[in-house]
Amino acid sequence: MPARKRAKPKAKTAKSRARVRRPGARAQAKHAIRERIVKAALSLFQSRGFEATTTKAIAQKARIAEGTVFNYFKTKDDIALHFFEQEVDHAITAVRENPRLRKAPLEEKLFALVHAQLEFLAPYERFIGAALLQALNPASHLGPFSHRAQELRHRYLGFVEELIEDSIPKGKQSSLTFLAPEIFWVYYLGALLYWLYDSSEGKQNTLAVLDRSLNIGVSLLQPGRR
Amino acid sequence: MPARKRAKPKAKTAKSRARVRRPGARAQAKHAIRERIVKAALSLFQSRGFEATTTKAIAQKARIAEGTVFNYFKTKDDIALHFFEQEVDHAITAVRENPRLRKAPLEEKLFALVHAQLEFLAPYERFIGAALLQALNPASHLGPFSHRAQELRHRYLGFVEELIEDSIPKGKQSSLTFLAPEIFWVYYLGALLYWLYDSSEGKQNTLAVLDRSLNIGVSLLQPGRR
DNA sequence: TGACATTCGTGAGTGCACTCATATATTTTT
DNA sequence: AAAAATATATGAGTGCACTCACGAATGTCA
Repeated sequence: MPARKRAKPKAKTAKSRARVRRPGARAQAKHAIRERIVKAALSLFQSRGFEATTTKAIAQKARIAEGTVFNYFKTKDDIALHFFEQEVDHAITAVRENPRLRKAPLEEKLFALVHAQLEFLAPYERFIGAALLQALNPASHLGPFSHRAQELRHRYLGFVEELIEDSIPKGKQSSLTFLAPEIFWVYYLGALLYWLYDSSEGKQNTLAVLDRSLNIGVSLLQPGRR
Repeated sequence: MPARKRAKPKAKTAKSRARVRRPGARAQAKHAIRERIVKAALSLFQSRGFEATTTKAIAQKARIAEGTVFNYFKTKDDIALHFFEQEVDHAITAVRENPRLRKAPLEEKLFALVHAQLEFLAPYERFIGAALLQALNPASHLGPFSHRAQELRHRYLGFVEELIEDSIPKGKQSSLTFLAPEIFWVYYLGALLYWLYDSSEGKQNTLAVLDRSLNIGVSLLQPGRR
């Protein structure tokens, strides 16, 4: 097997700028570049869709070299995952900090959670379908981005568990309660699919189905009530 | 944009065999090649996993040119989808033709259905995770294989609906019944994930969870019973 | 049986995500 | 302030899934 040949990149300019000292420039530039990538990617994903957007195009739009993208995100999927992290964080915060929900019943909290998620994703609907399930799918232990995805999922499950424990006294839990967050994760993915395909005005159908199914689901967690 | 250049493939041999007449050879060869591809792919998927298997390797193992693979399957995913078609058909047939299930309650039929599916997939566990959710995901309207995937899903949903109608009298159905097959599809995907991660002896945990959750699910479809 | 039509198998070509050796910019040390 | 150490931007290179112009093998019709 022949040794790998790799041409040396040609020097930038004959006279590079005389040494410039800009203290703290590193951290600043890093942040700025990351933002440029995210912004460029988002805009392209929205206008062309996820698949049709090339990493080269993202780099061009962000005015950096193609390879630089991969210094900030391990894979193209990883860029998409970034939005879902924001999405989950946003929704968790929205539910936590809404005083009206403080004493609301569980199903209402869960409804608000999913609602906040869908609301956040609405502007990106165009590319969600293609990217999301791929990125969040717990079965892809392949691919280097999975660690972040697992972590995100874990954060989400933790929050759901918290909500359940707040609302249902230990004694009154059904034997299925320990599974509930996992089930809710799958449920959320299902809801997302439903939402993506929902062509009703303002996605009313999705909201209606969520409302009803959550009521039923929650009643399962409290065998006595009903 | 410059015109595309494409070298002409070199002639096979100077003297090709004098015209050979083998009637029906076409259809025969076609079938044989398809089988060779499927067999080669399956074997490689099992030993190396889905992602790590290249289409070139499949072609080599099947003793055909790389391009030929794509005369038979539109994409690499499409090859995987072939197994899931078999899987679904196998499971539906198994449930239909089992006389013991004829008069069994709905939850038992559904359990048998999922059980048959998981049993069929067991030998391929190694590569299921990577391929399945991608291939079956109803949101991938991208990609040319989606039509077949939709069809498969449709066949499956139709069968589930049939089972429900057999078991629950029209009058006694709950308002959720019409959604049940869709929900069951998502449920099945969830079960698959659970199964993939289930390290208990003989996947006992999965079977136990299936059993319990189906009982609960079915009771939801008949508001009176419980 | 020979001429024409049709159906594929073929493999170089293409575009893409992603890698990596190198150059250059910043920080740390002296 | 120069030198050494470190971080990171760069873009040609790589391997991969997938395409397509071509021609050989088969089918059809006289």
